[in-house]
Amino acid sequence: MKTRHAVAATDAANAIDGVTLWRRIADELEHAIRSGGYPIGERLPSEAEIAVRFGVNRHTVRRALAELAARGLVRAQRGSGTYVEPARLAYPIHARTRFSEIVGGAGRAPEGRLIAHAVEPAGPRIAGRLGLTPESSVIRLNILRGADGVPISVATSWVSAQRMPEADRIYRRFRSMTKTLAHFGVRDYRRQKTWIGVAFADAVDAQRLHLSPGRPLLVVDSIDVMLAGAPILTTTGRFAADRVDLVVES
Amino acid sequence: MKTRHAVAATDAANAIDGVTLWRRIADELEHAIRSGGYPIGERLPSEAEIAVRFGVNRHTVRRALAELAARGLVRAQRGSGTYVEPARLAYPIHARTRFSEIVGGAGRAPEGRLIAHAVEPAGPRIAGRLGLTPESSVIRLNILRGADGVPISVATSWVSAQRMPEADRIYRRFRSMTKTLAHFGVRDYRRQKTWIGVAFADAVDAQRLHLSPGRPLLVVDSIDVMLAGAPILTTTGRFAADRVDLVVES
DNA sequence: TTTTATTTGTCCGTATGTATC
DNA sequence: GGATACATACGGACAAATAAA
Repeated sequence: MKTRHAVAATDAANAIDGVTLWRRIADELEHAIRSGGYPIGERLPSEAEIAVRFGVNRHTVRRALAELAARGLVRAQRGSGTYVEPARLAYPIHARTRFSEIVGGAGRAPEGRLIAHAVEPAGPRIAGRLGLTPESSVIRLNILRGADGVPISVATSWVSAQRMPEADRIYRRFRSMTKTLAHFGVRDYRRQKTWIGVAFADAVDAQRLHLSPGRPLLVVDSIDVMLAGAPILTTTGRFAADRVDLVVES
Repeated sequence: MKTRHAVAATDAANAIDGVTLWRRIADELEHAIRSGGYPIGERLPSEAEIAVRFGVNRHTVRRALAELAARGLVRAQRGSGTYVEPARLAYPIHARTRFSEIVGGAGRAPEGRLIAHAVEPAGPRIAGRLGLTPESSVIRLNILRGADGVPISVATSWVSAQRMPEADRIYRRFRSMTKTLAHFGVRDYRRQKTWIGVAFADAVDAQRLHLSPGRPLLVVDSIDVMLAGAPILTTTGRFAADRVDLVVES
């Protein structure tokens, strides 16, 4: 036992070129995947198998797979296996950003599903964005969006409850934000401002977006205004960074 | 021993509200940090201490700290300790995006340091962006940018070697891309297109940006054109996502 | 300058839970 | 239900970097 540990420790120290075991394994697996050894959607060998193949402990393989998952290359599914993830898709951000137009224009089928909604007080943050008082009522719409059946983003949108009563019912009917706004007489609107940051998927995000928890998300906060400049809609979107690139044209 | 393991396993199963031990510890630590228990720059207790405090194994604490590091809240420094990281800064992206103006406008001191440069063939990607032939020579400039001594991004820029001979020398003199372009007669230019994605810091990024490897980066690819529309500069920037938010105004 | 203690990083091993097929 | 596979947690040992003595 003592000697076994000593040998293991020496292995760790003698990492080739000063690169640790788990990192070398991660790199080898990445190369195997990128060179087409495991096509998109393919299941990798089990952790135990990989461990035997490289002659290491299963935990070392787990560390390597965690790295690949962190790079967005694979996705572990408990009880089933570890699968190769597909590549990304461009998502333009400009004055006329409309989800359905973007996805449709890329030749894919857009989907929008209202997964939750509520009437609530605006609060300081939302009120500031929509130009309301913090006490005024807003309708919150939680929308899951996808393309060709693959979830792309979870978005939380807020609109004035007074300006757009029962916006949830209307959205559920049209399944489009543009049409919902049009129903309330907003013939056109434009994106005024967008904030972009990075966050990581929690358990809820992961379940909804069909991601592993901890995967990176592009957090896109935005304000849309009517042509006259009055704010009409504000949204916080969480995009699966593995599946989209944002594109800004000036 | 047997019973100890059994107890541990039961703990895992009986995770309060179905939340695992390491996640609860991560949440508690996050709350402690956000509520000011550990100010920015402060060192957290050692892993061993935290383990004793929560009555868990050190590995469980490590899993929790890895989570906090992944959220950008702390940074581990081997041999020293785990430290609380500072918050983010806004970085606008628009037609007139200029690093020095942005940072200066925020009341902070901009820095730009040329850390490497080379003359190389454009290749298909860069040639496509700059409107050159793949065989033409370009000058690559690797620039580390920061504000008030804190590194913000590492950028790799390419310009035509024919249009801007010895651009590296000129940049090193002015320490500003705008002034370098002006030196070659480019009186004004604008951002044409920007792609935004997420990547993770490798060892080199980490060292240059003073980050932990694996931290998220906002990858910002861009093309700048002269007023007439001819491309003059293309750049791939890697921004420490923990330190910046990108802002797009339409 | 050298030594020593501290702290994080890597790796092995074991046991058990839990989801999936 | 059983077999398989990933997830969590425990324990131990040593390496490597840092900081203090």
